[in-house]
Parts: sequence; structure tokens; C-alpha cells
Amino acid sequence: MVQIGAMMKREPLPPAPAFQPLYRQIKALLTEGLATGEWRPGEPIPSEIELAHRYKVSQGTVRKAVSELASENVLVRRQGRGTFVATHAHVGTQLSFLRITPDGEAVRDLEPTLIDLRRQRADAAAAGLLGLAAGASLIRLRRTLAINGRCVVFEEVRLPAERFRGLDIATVTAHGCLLYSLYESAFGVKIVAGSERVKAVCADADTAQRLCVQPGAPLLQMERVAYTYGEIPVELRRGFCDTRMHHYANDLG
Amino acid sequence: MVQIGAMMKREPLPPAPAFQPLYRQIKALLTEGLATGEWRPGEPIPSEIELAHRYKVSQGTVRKAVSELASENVLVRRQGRGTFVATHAHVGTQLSFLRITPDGEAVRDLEPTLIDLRRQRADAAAAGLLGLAAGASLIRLRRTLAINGRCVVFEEVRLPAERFRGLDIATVTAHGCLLYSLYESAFGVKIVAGSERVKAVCADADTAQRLCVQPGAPLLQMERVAYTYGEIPVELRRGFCDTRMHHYANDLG
DNA sequence: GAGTGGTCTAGACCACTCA
DNA sequence: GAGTGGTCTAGACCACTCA
Repeated sequence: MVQIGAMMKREPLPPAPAFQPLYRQIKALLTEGLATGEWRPGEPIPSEIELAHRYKVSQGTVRKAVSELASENVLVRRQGRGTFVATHAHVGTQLSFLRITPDGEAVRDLEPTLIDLRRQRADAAAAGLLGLAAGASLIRLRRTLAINGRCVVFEEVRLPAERFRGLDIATVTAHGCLLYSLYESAFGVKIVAGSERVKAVCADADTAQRLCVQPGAPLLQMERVAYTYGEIPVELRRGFCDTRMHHYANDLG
Repeated sequence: MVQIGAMMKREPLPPAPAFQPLYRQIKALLTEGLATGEWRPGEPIPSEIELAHRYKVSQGTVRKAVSELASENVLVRRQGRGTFVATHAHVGTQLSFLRITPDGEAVRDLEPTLIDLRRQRADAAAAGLLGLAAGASLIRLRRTLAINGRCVVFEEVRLPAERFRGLDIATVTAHGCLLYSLYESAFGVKIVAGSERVKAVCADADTAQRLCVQPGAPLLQMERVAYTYGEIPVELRRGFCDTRMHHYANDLG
């Protein structure tokens, strides 16, 4: 099976150009406010006019900064109501990182089930991907995902113990094993982006049993690095999906 | 193996709201000019000031329309030079629809090889996906793709014969089997978007041989519907990839 | 009706490209 | 230096939400 360490970091950003427009500076200030928790997921940020006064720029410049963050799904604008920090707390957005869909129908129901949770040391690969020292403490949890009543995904998640101090089985189950919502509400860690690597692999004995497939059956393997504000990596994930009646959906262009 | 007919059409657009802002009307006019070939891939469109005069709106309104098309990779802005119609003719953009990457390195070299090309009748599923009458004439071609010298993808492409009248082996090989570039230059069909469904499947005997894997080995199956301007479907594709040393890359969020 | 984001304009000036 | 897209402003008015 392919090592999760075979994943690469997200492409580094190109070197910042000498000239930085005002709206990008405003965007950086807004991102800072989000990262420090000044505005929390689900909450409104100040109105454009108020932000314009605060930063001493025109409303148009604020708009441009906010628009970029909205196009990255970091903020959500609602005409007539305000601009809100995106959140994984709502049912609709819980699915935004799940690309697995049943072949003929929509996702009606999602039921994650925790298998186990334990501490482990980061190997060199995991440490590198998470920007930690080798041997740093990780939390590893495993779960299955049933879609519309059918168990089709088995995944292993690794988190830096530092940032998720105190995470235990009780906390996870209390949140119904909805991880991104849990990270947000219990640890102030908002997942905003991820990069995935997908492969076809053969089911090993353990995974086969958990997904009720034959050992050796083809499974879709998904490896993910997930990022919080500022492209900081905070979660590693490797999942296996039985794609006989489901698929990984992706739009190009 | 899953039928390509199991694919679904792209989500239909939500019903157009009663209120349509000016810049969307401008965007529609620009899209029309692109679809009719007034401006062809690689060519510049008129400057923003000129378009503003033509459509009798402000430059800002033109900018907003152009910006949306640029964010959809339909147009490409180049500061100081102008705004250009996106094209598959350049090496960089030829890869924009290819999500397969070698595990440890970048794609340095891409070598497609045509296997065969023939006419066939559309089955109900293909006709439905392409918006054709059942039994309409299709062109089916098959090819392999070598990445950095290693043959890892085998794919079958189906096209409506009507729109690609006269497409034959000589034309394809003359273009080095670079399909999207060929569609563009020889048929005026610019591919601008696609939706894919990815699964893990077992290699059948024929595919296994073409990719030099064991029959039954796990392969990544990619099914695609590709669209030209205005979300018109114009190509069906099904590919298989040996992912032992390659992966399907995808960014989330 | 007050407050929000959304659209549109006109105009100034900047960054960049190319002859 | 002329022409392009990129930024920024100020201000008017519109669409929408909510009390």
C-alpha cells in the first residue's frame, strides 16, 4: 500500500511580487482576524462600510478583499444580511469536502462511526507534511462512513496532538464524529482547503472486512492534506472507498 | 465494469433569477461571440474600453463580465497586453484537464498514441449525455497516454460525428493526438469544462495488456463529459490509469 | 424604514508591455 | 510614449432582509 508520506505538500505560493495592492493587504488583515478567532465560524464579520472605516480605505477595496475570501469559501456573503465566516456546522457544508457520491442518487444521509482513537509518534513523512518535528505527538483516529445507509468509506485521520489537545473518544462521539465541525467548535481550527491524491488499490484483509468486500477487491484510495487559514496543514487523512455503487465526483475547467 | 451511461449530466443551472444584472448580459454577449467564433482561441478580444463603447456600458461593467469569464478559464487577461481567448494550443494548457501526475515528479513529457478510430451508433445513454437522438452517429477513438515515457493511461473517446465531420486517423496523428487542441483548430470546438466520475475497477484482459498490468489489477477509471461554451456537452471519455506510480490530483475547498 | 450586500458609473492613477 | 489591464475612490441607486 502506498505510504501516506508519498504525498507532497501543496504547491508553495509563488514568490510574492514586489507590488502588493491595498486590497490584498486588507485581505491579509481579514485572514489574520479569522485565524486569531476575532470572528468565529458562523458569525458575521463587520459590514463593508464599517471595515472601510476601520482600515481607512474605500468600500470598493474592502469588497474586493472580501470577494476573494468569498470565492475561496472562507467567507459567505448574504445579500441584505451581511458577510459570515464559513462554517462546517451546517449540514450543507459538511459535505463540501466529501467527493464520494452514490452513483444514481444524491447523498441523503451521512453516518460516520468512530472505530478507535490513540496517540502515536509522527514518522518523518507525517511530520514533514504537518510541519512538525519528527517524533512529535499525533492523534490517530479511524472511522467508517455510511452513505444513505451503506458503509462505503474507511478512513484514518492523523492530527497534531498539540493543536488538538484533549481530543478523546467521548468528544468525538459527542459530536457525532463530524470531524471538521468538531475541529471548529472544540479547537478553533477551521479547515478551509485540502489537496487530495487518488489511486486505485487492492483491499487489504482488514479494510476489506470493514467495507464488506473481498480481500484484494479494487478500492479507491484518497490521501488528503487539509489546511486551515494561511495554508497551514493541520490534518492528514487516508481513506478507502468501495466504488462499486459510488464514485468520486470532480469538476474540471 | 461500469457503463459510461451510468454518468449523469452536469447539474442543471438553477432557474435564472428574475433580475439579471447588466454585467451578466455583457457576459452572455461575450460568450456568444466566443461560441460563434468571432474571437477564436489564442486571439485577443477587443480592449475593455472598446467593448464598453460597443455595448454602451462603463468599463467597470465590462471588467466584471470579463473577470467572470477569466475565472472560468474561458478568457485569459495579460496586464499590458490585452485579454485573450483561452486555448489548448499551448503546452501549459494542454495539461489543464489532465489530473494524472507521477508520484514523485512533475509531468515533463506527454506522449499520446492513437490506437484506432471508427464510427458507431450512439446507445441511449451516450445519446442522452450528448443531447443527441438515439442512434446518432458517433466517432469513437481510442488512445494511450505515456507520461514521462511510461504508458499509464488507456482511454476511449466518443464524439458526435455531426460536429466533428471528417475527423479521421490522418487528422488525429497530424495533430500529435492532442485532442483538445485538435478540436479547437480543426473544428472550432473549444472545450471549457468537464465533469468526471472516478472509480477503482479491475483491469479487463485487453486493458491490462495495453497498460502492462496483470489482468484483474486495480485501475483508476475516469469517466468524463466535456463541455464547450454554454455548457454544451461535446465529448464523452472513459480512461483507465495504472496508479502504482501515478495519482489523480485534486484540490478541495 | 434602516441596514446589508450588489450593481453601475466616471474618473484618476498605477503596473506592465511593446515599439 | 501609447495602449493595455489593474487598482482605488466616491457616490448613486438597486435588491434583499428583517424588525
